[in-house]
Amino acid sequence: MPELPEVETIANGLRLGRREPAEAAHPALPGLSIERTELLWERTLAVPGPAEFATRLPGQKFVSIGRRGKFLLAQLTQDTLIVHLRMSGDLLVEPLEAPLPPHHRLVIALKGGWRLALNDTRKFARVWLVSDPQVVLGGLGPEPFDPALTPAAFHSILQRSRRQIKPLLLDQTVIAGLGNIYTDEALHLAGLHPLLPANTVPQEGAARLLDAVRSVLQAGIRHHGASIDWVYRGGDFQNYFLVYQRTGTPCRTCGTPVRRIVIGQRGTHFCPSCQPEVRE
DNA sequence: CACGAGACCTGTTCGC
DNA sequence: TGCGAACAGGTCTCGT
Repeated sequence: MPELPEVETIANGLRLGRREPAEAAHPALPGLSIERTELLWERTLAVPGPAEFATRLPGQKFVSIGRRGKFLLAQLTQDTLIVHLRMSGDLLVEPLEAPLPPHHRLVIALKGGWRLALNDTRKFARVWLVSDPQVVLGGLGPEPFDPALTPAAFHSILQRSRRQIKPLLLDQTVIAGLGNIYTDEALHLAGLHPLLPANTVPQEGAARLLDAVRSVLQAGIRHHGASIDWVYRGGDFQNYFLVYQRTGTPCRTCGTPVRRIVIGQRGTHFCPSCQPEVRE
């Protein structure tokens, strides 16, 4: 489910709490302390082992909530709790005594009658409890909104690789936070074919692509992320997709039917006319 | 180094 | 109606 804008949306909800709708209202996480934990699917926990996890968390308090790439970071009094939601994960603050819905994988009971729950249908999500977040985040590429990521710097990243531009953008060590939706949308906005070798993208193409990446992510955040299929969380960016999952429907700029191909086992959507295979 | 396939998982939708 | 295949917002690992 979640790419950068969805993780950002979830992080904001945890950080600030929610007042409405009334049945889903919950307090902000910072300030709440942990009573105990219940691990319902062992593999959800990456590090440390279940026994240490269960003894190390109780007594710690949530201090702040952050995000790096697609990782959600919860700073605790002693440690950092890191969550990657992968394909179908979600984090929810719920009343402690509410019946457990299907697919809860980890439940953290909090003081004050609340619990933080990781719900994850496909069981791909992972959780780390570490004293040094760099152990988990160390390999990540730059944050897309980092001002140090200038058009020139981005162009030089592209110059260094002969890989196809789409798989390169999905590589979290190259740039952090992009997934399948926002990559297709950004390449479309920039007018670049997803199969172009990265090092053939000219300076101005790289500048357009960086702009496109940022504006697509901004739009996603503004719309509280995208909600597609049966996984619904309230965002509505799916209504503004230009190419993603619009195979066969007319391109909103030129009317040409949107095409779908497979690149690196990922469905890839683009407009053959706005995103020509060969550069002029 | 770069690429493709397979794993990890469950659930929905599509095609015959 | 039924049933298998394809597909889904991600990433790791292995073989070529």
